[in-house]
Amino acid sequence: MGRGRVQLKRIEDKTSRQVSFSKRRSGLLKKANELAVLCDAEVGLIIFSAKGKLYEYSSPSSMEKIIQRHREFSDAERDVKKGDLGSQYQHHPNMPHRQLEEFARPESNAELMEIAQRYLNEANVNQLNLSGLEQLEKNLDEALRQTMSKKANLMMDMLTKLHEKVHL
Amino acid sequence: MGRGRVQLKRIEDKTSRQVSFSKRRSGLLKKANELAVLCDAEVGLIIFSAKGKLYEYSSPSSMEKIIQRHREFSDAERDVKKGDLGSQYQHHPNMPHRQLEEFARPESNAELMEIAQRYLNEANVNQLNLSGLEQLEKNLDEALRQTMSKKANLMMDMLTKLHEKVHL
DNA sequence: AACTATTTATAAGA
DNA sequence: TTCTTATAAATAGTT
Repeated sequence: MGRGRVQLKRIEDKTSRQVSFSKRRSGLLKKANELAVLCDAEVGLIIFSAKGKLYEYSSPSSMEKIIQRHREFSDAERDVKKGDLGSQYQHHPNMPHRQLEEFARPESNAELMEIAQRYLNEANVNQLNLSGLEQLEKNLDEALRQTMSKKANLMMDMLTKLHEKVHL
Repeated sequence: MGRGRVQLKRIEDKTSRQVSFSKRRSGLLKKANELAVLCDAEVGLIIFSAKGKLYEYSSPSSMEKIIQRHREFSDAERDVKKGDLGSQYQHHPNMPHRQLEEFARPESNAELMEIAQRYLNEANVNQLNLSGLEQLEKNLDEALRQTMSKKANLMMDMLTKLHEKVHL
């Protein structure tokens, strides 16, 4: 949306980054409001700038309520261990896989995908070769298939339960 | 951003409203991610559809941490009116900001996929809900598309170089 | 902070 | 619903 395409990686130039932050922040806040109003959704948006300034939007029900509702919703997924993930991921070029297992786990798929995203970004920078990309593609494809299959199973379970309920 | 101007009020037609919700939701999530990555910001976005389904995005530091950080702000400024676009508060000076750089990078896609695999395994154990799986599926799909696109670009480059070589 | 060339998002339509 | 297309909106680079 501008004069050049934008790579999904941190903008290196400090001034550009700040200007972009300001523009995109207001765009995001505006769109959060539009989604809430137009589509009758409950939306909470929290933004901290790199310098630690807070910007936020929340639909009329208030941020407190949205956070509360979010907490209730994710209780089921909450039992994955929390912790200081960041500092535990000390990496070493030749770290064997076995060692990796001992480290903290991503607590959400958002976090997982953040890692995947970062890897892809680096693939650009590091001139990843063709066979590396092909392996990545294969792995992602398999992960995708497994996810879809799990989703199908889960939906089937839900359907079964619903059916039982209806035919009590 | 479409064929007609849009009034900032609830879309009355149910079908249009749902379609709009779906499109705008994914647009908003995408832009939240872009803001976080491009501008090195910490972003948390929570969306509840009118039907109560949860969608969320959070930058790598995790939703929990963002909410907690937000709470620290609200505690200090409890009586500032919430909910208006663009409202901003000054950050407390001694609150450190977690830099993206603190998160280590997986060195190879094999390691990345091990993490993904572990996440999928845990999804079984922890009864990940449907929308979580759907989010994961979508994310993997996008990562896959990007990978395939990068591969295509790379192959094209190789072809070009080969062609130049042959026609020296 | 304004401007504008472009890209991106998306409302309608198929 | 998914894909296409016309158009509105956002925004990157510029002044």
